[in-house]
Amino acid sequence: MVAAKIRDVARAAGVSPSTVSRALAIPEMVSPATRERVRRAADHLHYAPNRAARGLITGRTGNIGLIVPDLANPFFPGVVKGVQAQARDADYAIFIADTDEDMTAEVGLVRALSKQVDGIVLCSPRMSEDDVVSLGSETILVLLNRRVGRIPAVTFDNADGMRQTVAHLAALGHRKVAWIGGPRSSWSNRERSRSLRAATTAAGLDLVIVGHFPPQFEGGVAAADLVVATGATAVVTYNDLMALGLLSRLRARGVAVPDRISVVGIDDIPMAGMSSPALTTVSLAKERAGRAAVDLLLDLLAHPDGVLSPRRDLPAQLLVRDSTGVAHED
Amino acid sequence: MVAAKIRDVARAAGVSPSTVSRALAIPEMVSPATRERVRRAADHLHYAPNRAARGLITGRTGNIGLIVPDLANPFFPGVVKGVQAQARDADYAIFIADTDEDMTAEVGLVRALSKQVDGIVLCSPRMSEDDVVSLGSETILVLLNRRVGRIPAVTFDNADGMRQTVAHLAALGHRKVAWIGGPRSSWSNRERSRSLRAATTAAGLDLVIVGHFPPQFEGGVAAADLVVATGATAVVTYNDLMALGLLSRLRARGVAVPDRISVVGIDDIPMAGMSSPALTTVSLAKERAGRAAVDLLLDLLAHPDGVLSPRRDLPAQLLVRDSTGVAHED
DNA sequence: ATGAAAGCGCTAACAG
DNA sequence: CTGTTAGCGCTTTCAT
Repeated sequence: MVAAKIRDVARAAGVSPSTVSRALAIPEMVSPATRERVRRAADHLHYAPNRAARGLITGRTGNIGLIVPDLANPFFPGVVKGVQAQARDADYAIFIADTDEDMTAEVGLVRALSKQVDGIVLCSPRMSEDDVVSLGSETILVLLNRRVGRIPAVTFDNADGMRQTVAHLAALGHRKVAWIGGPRSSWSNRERSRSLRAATTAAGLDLVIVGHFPPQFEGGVAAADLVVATGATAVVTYNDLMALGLLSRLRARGVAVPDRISVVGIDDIPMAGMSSPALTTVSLAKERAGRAAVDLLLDLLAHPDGVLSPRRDLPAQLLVRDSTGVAHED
Repeated sequence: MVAAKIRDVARAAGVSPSTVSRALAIPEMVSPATRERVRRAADHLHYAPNRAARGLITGRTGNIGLIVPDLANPFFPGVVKGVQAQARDADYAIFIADTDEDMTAEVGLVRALSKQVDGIVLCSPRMSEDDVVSLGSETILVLLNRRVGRIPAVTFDNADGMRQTVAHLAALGHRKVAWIGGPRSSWSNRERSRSLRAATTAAGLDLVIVGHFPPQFEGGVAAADLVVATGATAVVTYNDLMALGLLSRLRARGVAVPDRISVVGIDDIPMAGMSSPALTTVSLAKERAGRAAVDLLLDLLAHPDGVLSPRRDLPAQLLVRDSTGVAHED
């Protein structure tokens, strides 16, 4: 039994295809009686319009593209879930592409994808600004966790997160804070380290930058010994994965957390609550961000010349757990 | 500048649209000279065929659907990456849907998706067999990590994994092994516990089933105290997430791993290598599985009446790490 | 309020 | 080897 087409419904309801189309899409343009008849025939035949055919004429695909650098990074599943949920509610399907941090192919991939979707949620911390801008001019684009020019974007309030973090650490008596940076080229890394600097300065704390490391568990491991050497009593890392690596290496070295050093991560990935000590972290509203990005995109699609550069800045909330404690004088 | 259409290319190359179509799709059917001319015109105009339009006539969308229960489960990103990589190579795009373990909507979701794709890779450990079968009759389907009837499937060699595990534990002197089960309704849970039973029996070890727990970190935490009470010196868990939860709770209780109890997980998720002690686990070829699933799907599409029920069983390889050690006599 | 006709962009017969 | 014709399934003028 092959799928029913609009003609079949039309025949079954005794009307023309155009009427079926209208009855389903613009019900108020058709008399209640026929509307009912069509409706009944349609779902009797399990009719669902062929989206490709519709797209051909409307120019809309009903699809949204989502580009993420690495699905294995536990930060992204939350975002993806948000995107999916919201897209599904609006009856959009999502095309996903994991670029695998492969920057070379990324632009081409987005271009290819862009022909099959109405808009793209782009999460690419390291694509060059020029590339982002040029994509932005060809495609309806919403940036996630990054801002470039006036392109619509959803971001997190890093400044507030860092302010909360510093307030917390200062209240615990810490005077010297170390920062373990992520990739130099990452937008959010720049944001976060800048925000942390501002916050520590404002609070009169010392800040020591330990350097740039891969945004992975291993990056945190690699940074640990350097952190200890700085004499800082508190550390903030670019993300949770690194914080977990740091925790691991500190334990291996016998450096007690939080007794000797307090550790704060960013992201609030699921594992953060499961480590021991449980990781204090700046929790980002990942799912909300995904939903917000889709909302933005749909707005953009609905109002092609609406407000320029809509932006959403989502909350960052410090989640205090066992990895931070009162600073000890030595 | 709007995207070039086949007519534009035809005009630029001084040929008819059909010739362009052929030159690009079936080059050997067109004279080398025109072929070249068309090619040049095409990429001069950055021409790319509209896939929706093509699909309308060929009946192929060039898309593959991928259904996973929960992207946040670290097992899946590996699979997704494999699927993506292989799909991309074959110039297929992938539609992904995270069902969020929502079994009620799942079937409907798959049905909806199936109209926009040529085939579906379905990873749904708990959908009822009846539902799977009925989907299988409507859609080209490849099951991942599960077998139902004669539907094409990619699975892991659980039996071999459990055999290796038991051999390892027996060699370390363990005599009594505990099993922490996952969801009762999950296909792979049944497989794994059955395989473990067979392997322990064959090796003359005692097996004690601790029960069924959520396939999460929390499930492992919940099972820990029960495990200790059994007096088993080794534990195998349904998956790594549970093993990590178990490890965490055992440490909290002061039960040394691997000195008092050896722990073995299954999956080899990234965090497994990062815990301390590092988790011994049965590593599954996740990415290969994703690729194999796509291969199978493409085969099925190419040979609609090829071999019935092609199956792939991928290797499961025990990865010995610090969480297993010599059994101590008490 | 409804139907007829045209056409979205492409490919697949069918001629030549 | 190449062009002409027809039509995939749908929406949207344009009539009525």
